[in-house]
Amino acid sequence: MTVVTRFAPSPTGMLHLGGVRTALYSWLYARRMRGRFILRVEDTDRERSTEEAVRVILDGMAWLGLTPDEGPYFQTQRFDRYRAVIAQMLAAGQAYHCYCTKEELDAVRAEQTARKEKPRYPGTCRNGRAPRPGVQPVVRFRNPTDGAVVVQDLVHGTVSFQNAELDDLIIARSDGTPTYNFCVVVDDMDMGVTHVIRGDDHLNNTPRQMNMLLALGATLPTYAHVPMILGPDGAKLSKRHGAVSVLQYEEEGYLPDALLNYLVRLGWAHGDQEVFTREEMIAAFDIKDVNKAASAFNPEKLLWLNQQHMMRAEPATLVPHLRAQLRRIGLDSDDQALLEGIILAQRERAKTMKEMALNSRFFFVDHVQIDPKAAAKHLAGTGKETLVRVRAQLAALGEWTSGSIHAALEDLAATLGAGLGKVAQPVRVAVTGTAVSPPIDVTLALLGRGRTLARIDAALGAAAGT
RNA sequence: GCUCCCUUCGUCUAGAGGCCCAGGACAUAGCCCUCUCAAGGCUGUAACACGGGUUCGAAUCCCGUAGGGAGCGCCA
Repeated sequence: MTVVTRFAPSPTGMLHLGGVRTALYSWLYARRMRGRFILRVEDTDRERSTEEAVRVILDGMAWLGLTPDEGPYFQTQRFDRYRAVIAQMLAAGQAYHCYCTKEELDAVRAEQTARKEKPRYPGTCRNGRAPRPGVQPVVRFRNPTDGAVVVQDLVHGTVSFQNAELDDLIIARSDGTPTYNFCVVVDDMDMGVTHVIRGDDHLNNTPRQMNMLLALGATLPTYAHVPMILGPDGAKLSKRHGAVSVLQYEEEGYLPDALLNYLVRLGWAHGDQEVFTREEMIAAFDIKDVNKAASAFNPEKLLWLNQQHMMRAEPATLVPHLRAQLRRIGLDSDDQALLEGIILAQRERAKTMKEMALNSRFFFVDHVQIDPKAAAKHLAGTGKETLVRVRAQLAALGEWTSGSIHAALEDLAATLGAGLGKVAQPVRVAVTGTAVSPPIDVTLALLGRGRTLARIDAALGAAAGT
C-alpha cells in the first residue's frame, strides 16, 4: 500500500517552526516510504484566514524544499463536496439538525461548569425536534454513546477514549458552512491519506474523527501525534522567539537544510548523529522514533548546525545565498571565483550567511573605514614602519598568491626578528579596517594586489596626519 | 472541574531489566593549536521529577504523587 501523508496548515497565523516540523515529518515519512505527500490549506475560517499567511505557507515550503506531490488544495474550493456528504449523513441518520440557540447552549455550559462537570452538548435535538421558527439549525454528528475508541498512535502507543466522554459535535454551522473536524475527515478520506501526522494538540479530536470516518465507511488512517515545540524558556512558542514566519530564517541567513536538520533532531534522534544531509534524513527517519515530550527551541544549536552545513556544503552552492545577503546590504558581485574564495575563507568564522556577508563587506567597498581602536593599536608607532616595509615587499612580489604572500610576510617577520603577528596585524587593519579577518595571506590574495597596495597607502596617508 | 497526553545534564537527546556510580551534541569553564577572529583537538562542570512496589538486579516494568501541556467552540 502506498503511504500518503499530508500537511494541513490553517492560514490563520504565520507558518512557524512547529508547523514546519510537522510538515517535515510528514514529508520525510512519505519520501522514506516512497509514498506521496499532500499539501492542503485549511482555510474554512474565512474570517481569520489571510492571503499573507497562505503566501508564507507556499513560499516557506518552497524555500525549504518540502515540495508536495499533490496540492496545494484549498478547503474553500471543496464546499460542494462537504455539503454532499452532510446531506448523505443526514439522510442516513448519522447526523441531525439541532435547533438549540447559542444562548441556550451557553447557559447549559455555564450550569455544567458551575457543577464542575465537563461542558458538553446535552443532546436536546438528538432524537428529533420540530424546526423552530427563526432558528437556522446546525448539523450535528450522532456520536456513539457507548463503547470506546482506541487510537493506535505511532508515537503515543495505544490511547483509548470512552464514547460517553464525547458529545455530538457540530459539522455544519447554521449558515451551512462545514466545520474543521468534519472537513478534515472528508478530505483525508477523499485524498486517501494513510498516515495522519500532526501536532498532539489534535490527539483529543482523533476519536471523534475516527467515529465519523467509521460512519462514512472509510478506512481508518494510522495516526501519529507529534509533540509541540516550546520557546527557549520552556514556555509556549511565542512571537518573541521562534513563532515568527519561517521566511524570517531565510532573511537571517540560515540554510534550508540546516533548519530542517535542526528541526528533525528536535524530538527525534538517530543514535549520536547530529548532522544530516537531506538524503541521510530520509534514509534514517521513522515516525515511530519520534519522542512523546515537547521540546524547547534552542537558537544556539541552530546557529551551530547552520555553520556545520555551511562548512560542509560545496562552496558553489552557497554563492547564491551569499549574493542574496550581500544585496541586502547594498553590495553585489558576479565574480564566481572571488565569491567562492570568500566562502571558503569566511565560513568557519560566520554562523549564518548574513553574518558572512557582513564580515565580508571590505572585499566589496571602495574605501574601508578604519576602526580607530584597531588603528591605535596596530598602526601607531612601529606598526606604521612595519607597514611601509610590508608595502615594499608586496609591491615587489612576483606572483600574487596566498603562498607567495605568506612567504613574503614571514621573511619580513624574520628580518624584523618578530612574530608573524607583528607584521600581519598592521596590514590587516590597513586593508580590512578591523583587527579581525581570515588569514592575512588568503585575505590579500582574494583582495588583489591593486586594492591591497592602495589601502596600505591610504592607511599610511591617514597615519601620517596623526 | 472532567477527559487525554507528557516528565534523563541549562537545552536537544541516547538508553527498549544487568553493557549505565547513565553516552553524544549545543551552551559553559580550562588547556592545546595559532598572524587576528574563528574552526579544530583534549579535559572539566552538569541529569534518570518524587514516593512506593515487582525483581537477585530498574533510567528502563507496575501503582501512586507532584509538576507541565492539550481538549471540552456555530476556531482550526
